[in-house]
Amino acid sequence: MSEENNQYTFENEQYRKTYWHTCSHVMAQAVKRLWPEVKLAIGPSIDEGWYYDMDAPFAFTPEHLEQIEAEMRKICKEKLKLERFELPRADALKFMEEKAEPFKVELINDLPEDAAISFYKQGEFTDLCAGPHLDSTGRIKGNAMKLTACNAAYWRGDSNRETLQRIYGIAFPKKDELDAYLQRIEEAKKRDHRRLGKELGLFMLRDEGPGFPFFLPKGMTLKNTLLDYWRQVHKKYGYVEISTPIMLNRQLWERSGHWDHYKNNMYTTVIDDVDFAVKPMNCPGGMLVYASEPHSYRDLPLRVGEIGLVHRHELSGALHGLFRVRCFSQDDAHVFMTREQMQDVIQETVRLFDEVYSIFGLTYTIELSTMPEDHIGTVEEWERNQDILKAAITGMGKEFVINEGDGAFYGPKLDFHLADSLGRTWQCGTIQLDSQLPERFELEYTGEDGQKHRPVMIHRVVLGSIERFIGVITEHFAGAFPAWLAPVQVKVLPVTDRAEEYAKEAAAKLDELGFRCEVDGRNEKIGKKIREATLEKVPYMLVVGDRDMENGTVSPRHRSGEDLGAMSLDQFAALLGEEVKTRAIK
RNA sequence: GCUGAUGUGGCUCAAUGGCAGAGCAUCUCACUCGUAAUGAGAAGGUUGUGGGUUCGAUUCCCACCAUCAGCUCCA
Repeated sequence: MSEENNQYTFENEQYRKTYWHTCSHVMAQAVKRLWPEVKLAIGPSIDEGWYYDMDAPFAFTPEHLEQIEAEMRKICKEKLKLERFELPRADALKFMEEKAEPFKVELINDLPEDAAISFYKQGEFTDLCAGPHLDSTGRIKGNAMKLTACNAAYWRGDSNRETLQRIYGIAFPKKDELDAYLQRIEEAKKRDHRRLGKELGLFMLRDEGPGFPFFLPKGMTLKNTLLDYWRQVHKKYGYVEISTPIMLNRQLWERSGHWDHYKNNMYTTVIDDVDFAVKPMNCPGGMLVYASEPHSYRDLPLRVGEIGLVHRHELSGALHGLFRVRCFSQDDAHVFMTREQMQDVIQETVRLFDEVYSIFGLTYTIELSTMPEDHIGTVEEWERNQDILKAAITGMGKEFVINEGDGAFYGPKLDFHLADSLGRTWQCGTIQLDSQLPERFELEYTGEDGQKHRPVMIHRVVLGSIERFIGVITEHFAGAFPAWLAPVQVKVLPVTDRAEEYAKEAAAKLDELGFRCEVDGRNEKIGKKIREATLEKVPYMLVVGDRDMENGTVSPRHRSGEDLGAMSLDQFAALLGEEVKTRAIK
């Protein structure tokens, strides 16, 4: 999202990673010097810095981190040489067993038979490691290094195994680069949608409903404006819209497979002795709609959209503002088609995604998620569908990474990830291929040959969750939404009460023209009104005073601080109208 | 769910085992002002919830709830 966030003076990525990897060894060495009883797990470099997972009999605190940093600086000053050596498997095991490092022993045991088992030694400290590394701890700039956090992590990412403590660090060749980095993190936090959502009156979360967001008037305006746009685009791409019930009976969910494969996340209840589930997905309802009448091959592809409110019981620790909630609106759609149409439909869908994301100036990365352990359908079916997704996406010249075993239980999918202000990525769009549900619901269409055939389908969302998408764009625009999206587009600011009527008339006229407009009629100085409207990130302020009343003008000012000078209200309306119509970002 | 931290007026944050404080916002009054904060006054809190220790708890202890960071999971 923010390109400027990735400029380091490190010559290249490989060197950067090597530098950070050596930092992680220095950190582990420091910890072992201070607390020899700590057990080491793994410590790789990551996109920004490094971490090391450890098992300690006490919890690391910020004070511990300072101690570790101090020891690390010492190790840097000692200029210890890093030396690589290899050991045969038996000796390697013996070595780590003697050091009483159970995690390392497990790692060695899991290495392939023929793998070279390499170690890096610096002073008294030796770690199992494939490398590469810097040649000396003296290459690390001790005062341009910081341990940033200490958190929990499961050993080998498995929630059934030990909970380890993960210490994160970051380092640069120069102190001022570290300072700039930390400053950037602080700036990014100011864009946090949870903070802006409160400041701008968009939404709220309450203890009474953890993970169930409340939309406030301004947030609701934003949401509705977004959906108006969504409907406009989808109409253009040939979609129709439906709405299916929020709750359906158990029989339906058993048929769709959700009762067996998704029950842990579903809210269920019993009504008149019948089990019901609140929908976690819209598809089964969509299947019923398709199955409710006969279809011809001439109707395909049939594109059916639904802004559907779904509920999923997510783990409490996973909740995160609007990014991860328990109830959200999906801008869902199911496209039913013949096998021959699959590739075209997928490509058409990606073009729709591109159109929508570019309106917001958002970029994305694509992941292809393949067959999970818990799945329905045959391996052949899965592979065939995965190949179709691959072919469609490479055919458009787009890149993707494979996310092994992360598909939905009914089919493989392409996920579109957008980044938040801290560079964390959130899945928004997804295109999921499904030949299972049509089977389970015995969907049919009549082909050219007069015979019944089974359609295939995709499930797809562009925005993903309206809530998450609003969170992403709030951070992306730092709350300063483009005029077409801004909950309030114009704030009319009378200089004195003499201008209040005039201000109200101007607002009424703008309102009539379809703009979202407010008047700040408080008895405050114009400077204060401007300050507050600016902080509210209203795109345009219209200052109106005696001079304007005399000349029949308004004096617009953009939130950026630009004073547009006096002009007629019609002129201003034309200017704003153009900005809204083109969905300009300014 | 797991590990750790946090929870004080609407918001941002102080303070203390002994009467809980500030700024902003709110309300009232004065000021009528031309491009980022006019001044004065008033009101507002049984310190997340429930237990416990204590003469006394907002502070110490326990449980629960929620939030934050991360893991796991996912739109």
